[in-house]
Amino acid sequence: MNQKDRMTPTAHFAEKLRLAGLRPTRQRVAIAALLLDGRHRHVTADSLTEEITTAGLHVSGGTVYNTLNQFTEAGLLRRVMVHNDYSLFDTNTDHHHHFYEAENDQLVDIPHDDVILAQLPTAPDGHEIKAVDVVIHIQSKDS
Amino acid sequence: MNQKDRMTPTAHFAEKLRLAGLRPTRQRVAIAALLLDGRHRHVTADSLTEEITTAGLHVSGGTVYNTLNQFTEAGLLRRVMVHNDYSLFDTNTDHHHHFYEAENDQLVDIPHDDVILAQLPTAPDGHEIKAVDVVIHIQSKDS
DNA sequence: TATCTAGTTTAAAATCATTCTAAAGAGCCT
DNA sequence: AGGCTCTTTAGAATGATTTTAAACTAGATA
Repeated sequence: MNQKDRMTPTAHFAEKLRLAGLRPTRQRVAIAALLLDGRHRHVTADSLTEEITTAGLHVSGGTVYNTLNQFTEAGLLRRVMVHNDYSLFDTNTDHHHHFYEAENDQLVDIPHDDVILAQLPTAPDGHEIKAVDVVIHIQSKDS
Repeated sequence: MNQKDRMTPTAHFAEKLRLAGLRPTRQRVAIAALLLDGRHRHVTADSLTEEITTAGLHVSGGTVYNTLNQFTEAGLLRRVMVHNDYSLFDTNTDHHHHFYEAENDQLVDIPHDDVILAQLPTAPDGHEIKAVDVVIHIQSKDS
């Protein structure tokens, strides 16, 4: 049984934040507890705020946005680009891609090995590849 | 020498719009002349407005947005998703992908055959694949 | 434990791309 | 030319996100 197993949930997430270079404030720990528990899902600033409220907590709008950005910057979340209406964040930071159905604004993960990119192009001179995002747009067959 | 070659530029773009199901208004023809002349580039509502002004014309802001959306809807342009700050449109509607350098908000086309996607996943039940977008995020090596 | 300071949070205002509105204008069919 | 519908227009409205300046707190230090 290692240290981590003995920690309270709060201490566990505080530690996770520290490791990511973020001071574990009450608000950040609360959000980490909601988003970084291993469940893979997609959230928006709005849906997260709802979750926070449901949990009986309160975090100001500005902080929700800041935290989402900081977590993303720290690699704890991943921003998914599918439209310009509002930002979407993925709690799964592993390398994987997405199906996106615009009709219902539905985003679905594609398992890592379901898309194989062969022969990636070389980045322009002086540059290196940081990430490869693949979004497969789908629509229901009868529309 | 076919009909198209005899047409005035205006008539040529008007025809193109009609074929796309869009009534060739003065504004739409002017924008088509700027965007649909075969040059491959990326524009924003803002940069397009600038071009229009430079050409000595005027089109209201709302119409610039409407036209960009209608052209995209009609398949004359393609919307590229790389960030949430503002919309980007590609005058190249052929199947191809992009390099994106966030640092300078720089978007660069990748030739069609430079990325090969093997073993595409099958779309979820009742759905079909409409488009596959690949964005390769890059950064300068010394940052 | 009291104190300090830089980093955070807050509510509210500000920003900014985009869309909407209602009225004026323009294709295009007859 | 007349008329009907689709467009354009300027300006207002929207809505997500960022900024502001003041109040607060984590964590280091004494």
